[in-house]
Amino acid sequence: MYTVKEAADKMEVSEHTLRFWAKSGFFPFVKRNKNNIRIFQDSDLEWIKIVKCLRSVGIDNKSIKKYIELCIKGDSTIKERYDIIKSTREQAQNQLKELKNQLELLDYKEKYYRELIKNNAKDTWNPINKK
Amino acid sequence: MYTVKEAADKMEVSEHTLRFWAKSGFFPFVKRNKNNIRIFQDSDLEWIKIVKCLRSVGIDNKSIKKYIELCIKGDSTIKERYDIIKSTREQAQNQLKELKNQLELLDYKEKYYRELIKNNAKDTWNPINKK
DNA sequence: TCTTGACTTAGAGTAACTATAAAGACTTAA
DNA sequence: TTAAGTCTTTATAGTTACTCTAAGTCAAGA
Repeated sequence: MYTVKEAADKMEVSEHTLRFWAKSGFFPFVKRNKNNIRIFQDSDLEWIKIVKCLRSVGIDNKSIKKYIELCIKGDSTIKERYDIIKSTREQAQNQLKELKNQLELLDYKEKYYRELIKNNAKDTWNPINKK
Repeated sequence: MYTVKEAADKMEVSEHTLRFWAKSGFFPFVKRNKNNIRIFQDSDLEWIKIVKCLRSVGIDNKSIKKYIELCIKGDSTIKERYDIIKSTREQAQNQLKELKNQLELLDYKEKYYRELIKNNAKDTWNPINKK
């Protein structure tokens, strides 16, 4: 049983973001107490985890909303949900590949700068110096 | 020698984004011809590559601008640039780790749905069904 | 010459936060 | 018991980084 703030802390999202997600209709199953306060349960935290996951791989909020609506609709939508997760997973794998490429470039640049410093050399790589 | 459109196509960013970046001061070294048309050279494409890289690991535009200004300032800023690249690289490594975690969750969910479909079973994982 | 098409800029629109502000309920110290 | 403080709520404004639209310039082809 967690308030928005507690759930936000536990799941490592900002309170603002969690409220924003709530307003966006991502947690229609979260109950409120007599004072209108949202009370997240452990099973709700699992759902926050999924939303975090989908957002982190670039799924937009409209699509996340759609996915949660499929969940609510029940077991008849399992195939459709499977397809969404499958393509999301493929998308995430591409991102992983891309991120590895970018990391290589950063590795290269870091080594390059380190050598420059070590040898007290000029930066011939700088586009400014190329002219 | 490329126009904005050609450079955008070659570097796989949108023309809009490239113009936006140009307006943001990311390419102060790009020359224009007599008709005021931006002409990117091969060395400029390298720079687009760096900007793409920094953006893709979440560096904000203000910081990218700052980095490019350090480049323009010349060799006296090499140490500072090294520090930026180093911390960016560390940041990217954390993202890689995080992305791998998220990919695991997606793997798990995909398998879960696949089993559900195979066995024609009920979705007990769905937060809706948990109540 | 006319018009087509690629370029330019300014500025509006959008997504997803992110921050602020105002209102209401509970807690506790004076 | 009342005032202060802390929590929550909502609505709404602001921010970032695009993304798109519109209006203008200019050179080359029909």
